[in-house]
Amino acid sequence: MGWKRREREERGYHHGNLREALKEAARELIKEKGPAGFTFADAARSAGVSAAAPYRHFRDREALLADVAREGYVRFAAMLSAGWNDGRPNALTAFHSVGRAYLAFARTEPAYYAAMFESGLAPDLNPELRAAADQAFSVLRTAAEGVAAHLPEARRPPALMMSLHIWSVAHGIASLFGRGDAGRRAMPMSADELLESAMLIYLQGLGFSQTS
Amino acid sequence: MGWKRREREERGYHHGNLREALKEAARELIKEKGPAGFTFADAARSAGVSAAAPYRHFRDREALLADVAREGYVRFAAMLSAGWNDGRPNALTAFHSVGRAYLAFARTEPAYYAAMFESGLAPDLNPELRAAADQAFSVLRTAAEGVAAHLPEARRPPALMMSLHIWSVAHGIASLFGRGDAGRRAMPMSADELLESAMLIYLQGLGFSQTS
DNA sequence: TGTACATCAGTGAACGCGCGTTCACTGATGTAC
DNA sequence: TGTACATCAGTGAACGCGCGTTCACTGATGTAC
Repeated sequence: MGWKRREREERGYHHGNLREALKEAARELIKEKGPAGFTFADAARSAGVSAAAPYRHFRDREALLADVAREGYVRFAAMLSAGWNDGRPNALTAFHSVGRAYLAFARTEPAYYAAMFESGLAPDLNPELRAAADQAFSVLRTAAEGVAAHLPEARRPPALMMSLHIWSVAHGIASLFGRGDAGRRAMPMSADELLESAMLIYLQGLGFSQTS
Repeated sequence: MGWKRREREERGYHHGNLREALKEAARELIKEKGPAGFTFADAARSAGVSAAAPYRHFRDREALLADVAREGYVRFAAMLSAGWNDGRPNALTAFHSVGRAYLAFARTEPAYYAAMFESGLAPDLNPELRAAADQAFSVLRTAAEGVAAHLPEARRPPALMMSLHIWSVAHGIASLFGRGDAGRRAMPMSADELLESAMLIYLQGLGFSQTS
C-alpha cells in the first residue's frame, strides 16, 4: 500500500518505486490467480503503469517471479528463525514453534509460498535465489541439530535427514490443507494440530518421551 | 500411442477415439510444461485435429483437465491398493509398500500427479472427481487401520489422523524431491529412502519396535 | 544561485502471435425399411 | 441386399482478445560548473 493511493493523484511522470510496486502487484495477482495466472502486463496494469515500463526493471516475467520468490525465502528464513529463537526455552518447544511458523508463513503469505514452491522456478535459476533458499533451509537444519543434540550420541539421527523429514511433512500439510481458500479439503483437525501430532509421534520415535 | 501413428495415414474424417487421444495429449503436455502450460488448442494440435474438435467432447479446458485428474485418482487408488495388498505379508511391510507405491506413482506418472494435486482444480469440481479422490484416500485409510489394529487399544491412534500424516509426508517428499526433472534439489538420499526412514521413525513413535 | 546538459524512467503506438470460441458446413457411420 | 436418411464427429474460416516485446519519444531528475 502507499503507492496504490498515489497512483492517480500525486504521481507524476515517474513512478518513484516501480520495482517494489511491481513485486507487490505480482504477489497480489499470485494470491488471486496462482503463480501461473499472472502476466507481466497484468502486473504493470496493477501498478498503474504502461505495459512497457516493467522492462526497465526486470528482464522478463520470470525475473520478476524469481525476485518475489527470493524475497519470500528471505522472509521465510526470518520467520522460521524467530520460531526457533535459538532453541529457547528448550529445543523441543522451539522445534514445535518452527513447525507452527512454517505453516503460519504458508497461510499468511500464500503468494510468497506459491512463488517459492509452486511456480515451477528452478531453485538455482540464479545465485541470489539459490542462496536465499539455502538460508531458509539452514534454519531447519540448525533446529534439527539442536534437537538431535539432546539424544545420546549412539542414537542420534543425522540432522540433515531430520530436517528433510520436517520440511517434507510441513510442506505436505501446507500444500494439501494449509491454504486459506483454494484447494481446501474437509478436515477433522487443523493443519497446526496435524503437524503438531505428527511431530510428537516422530520425536517419540527418535527417543524423546512425550512429556520432556 | 497407436493413434499417433494413425494420425496422418489411416485416419479419415473421423478420428474414432478423440476423447482418449485428447486426454493422452493433455498428459503429454502437462508432463512437458506443467498443468498451467497446456492449452485446449495445444491438445487438439497434438491429437492431429482442428481447434474446434475438442468441443465435441469436453465443455472446456477445465473439463478435460478434470477428467485427466479423475482418471489419475483411479489409477492412483489402484497402485496404492496393490501396494497394500490387503495387508500381506504383514501390516507393517504392506504399509511401507504403500509409501513406495505413492512415490512410484508421482515419479512415473508426473502428469497425472500434477493434474491431481498441482493444477488448482477444486477437489469437488464434480462428483466423479470427488469420488475418485475419496476412493484413493480410502486406501490410505484402510492401510492405516490395518497397521493401527496391531497396537493395544489404549495406545491406538486414530486411523484418520495416521492416514493424513502419511499422505502429508509422502506428498511433501513427492513435491519437493520426487520428480523426474523439474524442480529437483540436490539430495543426500533418495526420495524412497527419505520416506522409508520417516515412516520407520514414525511407526516407532507409535510403539512399533524397529524389527517387528 | 542559476543554467546547461546527461541520464534515466515511463509513454503510447505498433507488431505478430496464439488462444478460445462460434458458425455453417461436410463427410462418415449406422440403421430402418 | 440395397437405399434413404438421420445422426454425429470433425472442418476451416472467422472474430475479438490480451500478451510479449520493440521503438522512437518525452518528461523529470540530478549534477557539473
